[in-house]
Order: sequence, then structure tokens, then C-alpha cells
Amino acid sequence: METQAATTPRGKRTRDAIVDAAAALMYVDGVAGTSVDKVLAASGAGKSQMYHYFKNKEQLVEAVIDRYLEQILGNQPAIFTLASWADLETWTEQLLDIHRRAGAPIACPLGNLAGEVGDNPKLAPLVDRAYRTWESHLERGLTTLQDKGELDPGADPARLAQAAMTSVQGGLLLAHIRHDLTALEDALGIALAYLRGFKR
Amino acid sequence: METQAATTPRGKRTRDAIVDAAAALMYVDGVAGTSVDKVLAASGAGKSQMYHYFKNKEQLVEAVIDRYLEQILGNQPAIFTLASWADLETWTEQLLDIHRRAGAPIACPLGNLAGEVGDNPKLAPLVDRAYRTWESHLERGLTTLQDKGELDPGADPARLAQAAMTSVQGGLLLAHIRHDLTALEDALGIALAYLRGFKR
DNA sequence: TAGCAGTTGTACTGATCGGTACAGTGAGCC
DNA sequence: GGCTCACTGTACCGATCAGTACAACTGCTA
Repeated sequence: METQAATTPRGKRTRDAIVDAAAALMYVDGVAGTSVDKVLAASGAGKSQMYHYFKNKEQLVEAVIDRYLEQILGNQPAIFTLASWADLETWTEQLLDIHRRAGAPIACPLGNLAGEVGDNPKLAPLVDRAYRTWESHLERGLTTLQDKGELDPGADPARLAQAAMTSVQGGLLLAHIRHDLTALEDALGIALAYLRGFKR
Repeated sequence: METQAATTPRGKRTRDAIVDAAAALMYVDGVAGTSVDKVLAASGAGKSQMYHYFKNKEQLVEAVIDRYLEQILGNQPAIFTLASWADLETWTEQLLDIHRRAGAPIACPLGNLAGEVGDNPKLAPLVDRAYRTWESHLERGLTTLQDKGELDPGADPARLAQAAMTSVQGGLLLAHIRHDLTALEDALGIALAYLRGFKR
């Protein structure tokens, strides 16, 4: 029912190439601005492959959303092992480093999608789920701090994690259109200071 | 060179109808997801009108961006007369009230566009300019507070205004995909508390 | 060696895309 | 009344869109 899985190594390579090309193109041109034909031209695959692995374009977008989440989390590995205030700072540094690398535009792939598919009944829940997964790692880290007695027991880790995410997303959005990381740097600094207000 | 202006009242009505329809459709479906044909069907205008007033679709989008800024600022009139801390609070309340009104999706039209046209060389600067205009009203208000001695003279109104904007945008993005205003409420609360840290 | 499932290439379809051509119609102004 | 010019309706164009049809190939297993 879901996306068709590839069973052989060759098939997996083809499928991955399609998703990779789609992810890269949609990052820049959006979903509606990226045609299936362009994706196939960029990936070197043919149309029969595309429709062998995906029922339609929408299912390809679903795979792209998953890919984005993998890429995002893979670029901020500190988020998986948050256990101290220093770890949180390391995490924000990794977040900034992602976008300090020249070449790629300053933007969150999920954030770019959020505006476009925000009301698509099929895709919006997937974007939502991706954000919640991302946020859950933050929440887990804050809970760890709480368990260690380094965070106010009265604080709500879920709410604090959401607050941090809003700073990340808002900072990235402004940094994106201004081609200037300052907005993200400031947003992360303020978010971190806010969290430290609950330090024990 | 720019968008063709309408000279007669009848022409102005037609032009406005086209921009209004385009603004409403692009708010939901994005730029690439909104065809000229759909805009004309929704506005009741014909293709010759569209291309009489706009050189191409891109120029229509330019007009839509301007329209979005008008709508946004028109819905938060307190931003024009910020002169006290209470005014700032009123402003955030107006911001929330916009999205408490049922019917419309929770989202910032400019934010929705930002992801999609973020790297379009023609449109991105216009989105940037719209955001700067919006932000400049905040900055002016903070400067007023500073002049009145109610804000730390060492504070940077421009930087504080940008910080507030990141909170607004981040909060709206999360609130959008979660269909829940809580993210925006929290973000605005935190932003306001941050600003109050510079109170004199 | 034959069979078979997974995979691939190519050609095609009908719908829709942005944009153009052109013949008009409406109302103000002399 | 007749001229002018902003405005409008309709038909059309080539390109591109998402999706389909179908034959052929590849590599594994028996």
C-alpha cells in the first residue's frame, strides 16, 4: 500500500537516486515546482522506474520528507545524546555549522515544505510527524537533564522543546530570506538563554 | 516596466479581483501550485485582462506579495503606534486574534512564500523587503520606548525587532503544521519576556 | 537451460501549463 | 455624432505536466 520497496541492490540504488534527486530539487524549487520529468532527468532514471517504486508523485514526496528528516538529524548528531547543558550548546553549534558550509542555501528543507504542503491532507501529517520526531529528541534530552537534577522539576520538557524548535525554525526562515545567519545565531542564543532560566 | 496600473475604476476593480483571487489561492496552494487559469476562473476575469495588467505570472506574484503585507499590517494596527510596553502586549494580542478567527488556516502568507521563492532572484528580494517593512515598524516602536527612557539605552532596537520577528515566524510555522496556536502563544510570550529583560 | 520476478527503455496519452493574437466593446471627450 | 483608448471575450499555440502501455532485459534459481 505504501511506497514500493526495492528488493534487489540494483533496485535500491535506483530508488535512492530518484529520492535523492527529488530531495535536492524540491529543496530549491518546492514540490509543485519540481516535475517528475526533472527528477528523472537529474537522477538518470526512466519513468518506468519511478512508477515502479512510487504509485504517484505524492508518494515520492512522502519519501522525500523522510529523507529530509534523516539528513537533518544526521547533521546534528549531538541531539541523540543530550545529557548536559554543554551538550545543548554543542547541538546549537552543530545546527549553525550545517548552514555555515558554503554552497547550500540557508534553509530547513522541512520548513520550506511546511508552507507549501501545510494544508495538504496527505502530506501535512507527514511533515508534522517529522517535526515531532525531531522535537522528541530535544525533549528526551531535557528530560535527562531534569532527571539528573540539572533542570527545574517544575519545567515542562515538551513545552521547552517546542519553544526551542520555534526558535530554530523562525531563525532559519529569516536567515534564509536574508542570506545571513545572524538571525539564526541570535534566535538560538535567546532560546538557550531561555532554557538556562530553568537551570538547577 | 513595472506592473501596469489600472486607470479607470472599472479596470481597478478587475485588477483587484485578480490580485485578491491570486492571493487567496496562493495562500493555500503556493505559487507554483496556483495556475493563472485557476486565478482567472476564481476572479471571473479573462486572460486578456490578466495579461493587460501584468506582463507575466511573476509580476502577478509581486502584486500578491504587496497585498500580503497590506493584509498583515492591516490586521495588527497596533504596530503603527507602539509607544509603551502595554502597546507591545496589545500588538501580540492582535497577532493572536488574527489566527483565532476560525476559517482561515493558521499561517503567515509571507512565511508560506518564503520557503518556495526563497531563492528566486526576482521574488526573494520582494519577500525580504516585505519582511523588513514589517520589522521596521517594530523597530520604530522599540526606538520610541528607548527615547522615552523605558528601554535600556544599550539595547539595539533593530536586533530586538529581528528577534521578535523570528519568534513570530517560528511560532506561526509550528502552529500552522500543528493546527494549534499554542506554539505561537508561547513564542510570543517568550519574546515579550526577552524584550522586557531590557526594560528600564 | 529454462523460467521467473524484479527491473528497465521508449513511446505515448489527455490534460494543463504560461502566454499570444486579435477582434471586438464600453465610456468619456470634443 | 464620432474619435479614442482603456478594457474585454474567445480562440488558439507549443511546451510541459502526471501518468500509462508494453516490450525487453537482468540476474537468480532450479
